[in-house]
Amino acid sequence: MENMDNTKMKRSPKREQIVTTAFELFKENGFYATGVDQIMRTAEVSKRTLYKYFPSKNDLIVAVLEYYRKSYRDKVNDLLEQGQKTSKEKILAIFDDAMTWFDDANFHGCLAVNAMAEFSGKEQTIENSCQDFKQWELGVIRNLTEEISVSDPETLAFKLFILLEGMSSIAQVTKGKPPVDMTLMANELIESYMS
Amino acid sequence: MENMDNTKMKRSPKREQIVTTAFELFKENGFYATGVDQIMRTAEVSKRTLYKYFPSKNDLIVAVLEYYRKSYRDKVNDLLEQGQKTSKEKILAIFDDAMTWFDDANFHGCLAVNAMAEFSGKEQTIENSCQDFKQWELGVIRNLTEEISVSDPETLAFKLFILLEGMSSIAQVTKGKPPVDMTLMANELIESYMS
DNA sequence: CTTGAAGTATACCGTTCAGTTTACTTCTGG
DNA sequence: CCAGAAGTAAACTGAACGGTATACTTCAAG
Repeated sequence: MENMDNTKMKRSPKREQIVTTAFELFKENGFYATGVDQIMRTAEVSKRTLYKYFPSKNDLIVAVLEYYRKSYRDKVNDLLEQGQKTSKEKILAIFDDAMTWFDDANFHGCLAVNAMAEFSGKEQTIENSCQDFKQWELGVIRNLTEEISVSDPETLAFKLFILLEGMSSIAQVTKGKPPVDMTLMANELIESYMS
Repeated sequence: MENMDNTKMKRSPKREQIVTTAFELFKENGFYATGVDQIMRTAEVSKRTLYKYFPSKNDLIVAVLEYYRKSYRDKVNDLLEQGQKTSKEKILAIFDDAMTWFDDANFHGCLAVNAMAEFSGKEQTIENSCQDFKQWELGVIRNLTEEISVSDPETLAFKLFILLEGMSSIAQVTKGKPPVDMTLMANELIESYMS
């Protein structure tokens, strides 16, 4: 075990099982409310194994946040590669996908935002993970607005980002369909900058 | 005590002390992470007294959420009454106030959103409190957009609401000044509907 | 064939959790 | 003056918490 390099360690099936299980439980019930025992029972893994891969619960949380970012990154990459889309269409595809996500009855908000609500000012490593995630999210949008010939791609990207975050937050609290079409709003926003 | 009517019970100074203290602690450290013992010690109140006013921690949380709503309601009412403002100026005043709030180094996001992150799908009473808060927030904005002669006050109100929630969520995670002026954005949004 | 890592099962550690109970004080209104 | 409500202090309960320790099995590689 001690001889095992990080690559092997990170790709262990048990480790992945723990991370994906913890991800589901954290998403559904929150971080503090989810105990290590519950994770270990649900993942069908002994406590010893869990603590071999993750020396503390915080380490596991950071790993879950990392997994969350990678998952969403892969999903977005798939989305952007499907068909031949213009940059504008790519942005709209992201918003369309988010809309169906928000509409899911099992939607519990962005995990990074939820983690921030529980650990802000307490665990620097977790804070950093959350901020990295949001920075990356904004970066994806900004890269795309910069590909469109637009007066101020930076500001447009941030407005789109606000739209995404705002709808996510609203969807989390109110549940049920919002009275506006987010993708349509994104489209209007982009076109107002294209003129 | 048993003879005491609800009015007296609710206005007890000890009760208020507990609620305001719990509010600060919940805001700063989250709900699960804040123990009853910590609240009781910080509020300088015995455990017995705390449990007289609030039979369970959940009851206290609901009371704190109620207090949060009332506080913000009073603040907004003050804001709207100061000076003679047009309806548009009133909306902008709300956004301006929110901007300074987000900019506070001690900003921890909307308590209702944070509560939802921890109790969604677990405590119906808490969920209801959060949803009531957001419904009221949207209602305030909608009442004001309806006073402006505008093509679609409902949609405008919701877009302003998205802007507010989005900026709040972003401010909570990223900390530090955003690269856009929220009040200016609100103004642009309103004017685009006034034509 | 044996060594060593990966894994399980389970008991255990001290602490903290929400909540209860007992015994006491302090103050106020009839 | 005394009944009763409001309060404190502190011990206590049982469960859950994060985390450790012990003893065992399984299995692949040298």
